[in-house]
This record gives sequence, structure tokens and C-alpha cells, in this order.
Amino acid sequence: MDTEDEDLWVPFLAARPRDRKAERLRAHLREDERRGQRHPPRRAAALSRDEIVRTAIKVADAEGADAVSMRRIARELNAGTMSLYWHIVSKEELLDLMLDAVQGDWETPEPSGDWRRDTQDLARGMRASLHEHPWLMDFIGGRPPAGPKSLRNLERTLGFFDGLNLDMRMAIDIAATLGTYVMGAVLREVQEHNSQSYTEQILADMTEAEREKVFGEFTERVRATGRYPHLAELLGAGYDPDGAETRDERFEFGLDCLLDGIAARIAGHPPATSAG
Amino acid sequence: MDTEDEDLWVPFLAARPRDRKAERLRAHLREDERRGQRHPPRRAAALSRDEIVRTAIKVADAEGADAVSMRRIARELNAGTMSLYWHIVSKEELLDLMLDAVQGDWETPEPSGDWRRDTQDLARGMRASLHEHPWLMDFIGGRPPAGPKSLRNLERTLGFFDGLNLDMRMAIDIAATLGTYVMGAVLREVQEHNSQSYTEQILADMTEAEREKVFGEFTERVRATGRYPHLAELLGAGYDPDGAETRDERFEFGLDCLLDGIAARIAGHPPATSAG
DNA sequence: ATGCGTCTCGTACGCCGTACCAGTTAGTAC
DNA sequence: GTACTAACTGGTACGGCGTACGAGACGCAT
Repeated sequence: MDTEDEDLWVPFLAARPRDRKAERLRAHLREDERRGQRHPPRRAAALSRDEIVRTAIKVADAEGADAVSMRRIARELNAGTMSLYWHIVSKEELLDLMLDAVQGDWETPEPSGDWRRDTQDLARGMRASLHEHPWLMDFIGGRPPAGPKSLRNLERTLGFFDGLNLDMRMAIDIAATLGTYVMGAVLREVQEHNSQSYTEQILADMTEAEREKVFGEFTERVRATGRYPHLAELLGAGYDPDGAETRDERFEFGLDCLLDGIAARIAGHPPATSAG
Repeated sequence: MDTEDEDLWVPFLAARPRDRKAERLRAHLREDERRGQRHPPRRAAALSRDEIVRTAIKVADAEGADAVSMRRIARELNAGTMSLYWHIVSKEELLDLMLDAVQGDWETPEPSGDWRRDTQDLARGMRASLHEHPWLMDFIGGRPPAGPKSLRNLERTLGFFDGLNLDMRMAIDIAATLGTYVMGAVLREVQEHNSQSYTEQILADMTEAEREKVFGEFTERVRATGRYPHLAELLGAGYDPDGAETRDERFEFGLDCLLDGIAARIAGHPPATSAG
């Protein structure tokens, strides 16, 4: 059911200041086509917004956020670099589009009536999807969720609490808090994942003896200060905080804590009849 | 109590792969000075690591993450660009150092014995400190917390649960979950803050009538689809999700939910005696 | 005076985003 | 048919970036 025709970007939020000059020049992108359609396209376009965005995502998936450059994407499409700028106002806009496109992937399920199960599914879906595109975490800071896919997800999420007679404010707080937790968790997990990649790369060049030496020395230094008893215990126990299993369980742990707290607040809320 | 002499960077995590060649060349930064100190410095250094990091933070605070470039920081210090590279291996390392330096700011208080109050203080302190350096959210993805300040904060946090006889695993899960929540919350808040700045900038150029027209049209489009009842209600109510007061209350709401869930798990834990 | 580690920094290379604009294509108007 | 024009493509060039390289400047040890 791909009714993607509607491009409901929240006004202003989508356009960064430095884009605005260009935006005015390329008004055709938003205005012309929509209502007046004064002319049919005079020429079959070789490039398209969607194609560009998809290619950018493919590159980012394969080689990370740093690999996404206008020149690189143009090369990937066998096009001139500047051709992209007919379809996309700036790289900033491209990043916004990439972000919103990915959010389309974690389509939330229709509300089942069991809000706890629904929100759990949503959270797990978000997490899984974000892990497929870890480069997203490099962009997301300072990039407001203003696109149509984000709006749809917000709409669906609010729907989870329909039968509970929560006031709007509380529903939004809950939805925001859940999103917050998932974002934070994935942020941390991506951090840890990257560390591990680097670590493994370096460890591969070392002998077993060298590895133990480095870790041993570090542990010893921590212990020697006497000021890090908990860390020393941790290091001594050989606890691996970054195992995949540990990671999943920790995510569920935090999610359960959060949902317990939310459930208590929902239960304490005026049921049925009405609420200010 | 600035006992900053110890630079306990977690081995490997601190050094990104592409830094390693340079790292080997500039071994003096880590090795020489530490133990052998074969020579006293032959010359009074005009620059220092700390000074560079402080300047970078100052620039980032004033003008955002994008303004931090090696050339810019050198100019700020009246130094040649390449002079920085004697003290710092790469820009990547500089970012790591900036991140760890900021984490030194939110010094966690000594444990008071009331874990809930302590963790609340910690969370609020983290949040306040992160808001003072919103550029941090642009870097933090993919940058592991491996520096001495992060380690100290982890150590302190684990200390909050000392009297409760939690096993190490649970204590870490709790600490990680709290950090996760705060990071996620600040991430979202910084996003919203940035959106608002942009929005205000744009609104300033418009007349009141234009503003209402744009918002009205957007609201109408949302309503017209019929598929966004909750959003339509939201927009119709003129609810402002980004007010500062709303933001604070939402943070506390989520934090309370989380702490309630954690408290329940701590209460249900084997008290005293022992635990695996 | 010589040597040599410590530290500074000018030059240059290959990336980046994108402003500017000239060129190509294919419908429409005559 | 020819002329016109909107819809697109893409080459050139500019100023910025990170940083490799290596030539110096400085001051202690000899």
C-alpha cells in the first residue's frame, strides 16, 4: 500500500536556512508540479529524487556516512555531479530525505488493542531498522523529524493509546519517551558496535601475548589508582559488556523498566468517562 | 581536586584505525614522557593539548560543530595549522578529547546512600551539561566513551548501588539504561531546539498573515487526508510540543517512569546475604 | 661549536559542496 | 517546417577541508 504521493513535510522544519535561497530558485520542486501542472515534463528525466536518495542510502549502508558525497553518488548513477542539484536542493536536503526514507521502513503495525505489545513491537522494529542503517546516527543529531514518514509513525503510535482515554498531553509524553529510549539505546549500541569493529581490526594484528599484555597493563593501571574499585572488579571478572546477547537483553531490560513505569501511570489515570 | 594526571584511555577504543600510522610515528605523545622521561623538554612549548581542546570547545560552543576545523582553531591560537598535529594525532582524536573533556564537567556527586536521588541528580546533571554543548550530539554517534572522564563517571554511577547487593550485571544494566535514556532525551531535545532556531529565523521574515496561512494550509492538508486524526487534533489544539516547560516536564516524566521500573526490579532482588 | 631531540609551520595534494552557466532535448505555437 | 521555451544535464571553477611531507628554529648536552 504505497500511497507515498503525499509529501507532508512540516513547514519550515524541512528547510534549513542556507537552503532557502536555492529553494526559492527551484520552486518547481514543490510548487509547479503540484496544482497548476502548467506543463507536462518536456523531456523524460534520466534522474529522479527517489533514485538519488536510494543510491545514497545504498552507499551509506555499504561504506558508512563519510562515503556519501555528491560526487560519489553521481558517479554511482553515471551522471554529472551537478545534475543532482536539479532534483535536490542541497546535501542537507538529501540527508533529510535519507532519514525520512529509512523511517518509512519501520512501518508500525496497526494497533492491536494491547498497547504494551504494540509499543514493544514498535520499539523493537525501530531498533532493528536503525541497526540496518547505523550511519543514520551520524546524521540524526540536529535533524528534526519533520518528514511524512515520521508523521505517519507518530500518528500510528498515538493510536496505540486510543482506548485508554489518556489526554493528548500524556499520550505524547509517552510516545516521545519511548522514542527517546529507543534512540538512546541504538545510539549507545552503535557506539559499542563501532568500537568493537575497530578493536577487532587492531587485535587481528597482534599476537595473543600482546593482547593480554595490553589488557593486563590497563587493568593493572586501573587497579593501581585504588579509585576505581567497581571497574577493577569488572575488568577482573572478564565481563564482556558488548556481547550481542548482552546487548539484546539490556535493551529489553530498559524497555521493560520503562513500560512498567508507563503502565503504572496509565493505570492511575482517570478511566473512561472524560478527561480535561 | 584536579587529579587529571591519569589518562586512562581504554586501549584500542581511543585509537581509530586510520590514526594508527600517525600514532606510531608520534609515540612520544603517550610513551616517552610517561616513564622514561629521557629528556626534559628542550623548549617551552607554545601550544598544548589542553589548550587546543579548550579552544576547540570554545569555538564549537559559539558557532557549532561545523565551525571546528584545524585551520580555524590554529587561527584562534595564532599558530600554524600544522603545529596542532604535533600535539594531536588527527581531528578524530581532537573530537574524542573534546567529548571526554565535556564529560568531565558533569562530575557526578558522591553517593549519598539514596540511589534514586543520586541517579536523578546524575541524569539532570548530564542533561544540563549536554545542553551547554549541543554540538556534542553531532559527534557522539560512533564515538565510544573510552576516556578517563567517562570511566570515572561509570565508576561513580556503579557506586550508587553499593548497599543494595545487586550483582554486577544488574548494576551495569541499570547504569547503561539511565545513560541511554538521558542521551536519547538530549538527542531529541537538541533536535527540537535546532528546529526551533531555524523556524524562528524563517518566521522573523514573514508577516503574521503569511505565518497563519502556511500553518493553516499545512493543517488543512493533514486533515484533508483523513488518515491523521491524532495529528489533526494536535494541530487544531495549537499544542506546542517544544516549549521549554513542556520539555523539562517530559524529561522528568520519562525519568520517573524509568526509575519506577528500576525500583521495582531492585526491590525484587535478593537482599543482602549474597548474589552470584 | 656541534648535535640532536623538541616543536613550529609553509607548501601542496586530493577531497568536498556548490555557484554559475552553457548546452541538449522535446514538446508547443506558429 | 521553424522558432521558442521549459525541462533537464553537466563542465568549470572557487574556496574550504584534513593532512603528508619536510624544512627550519630553538635550546640543552656534549
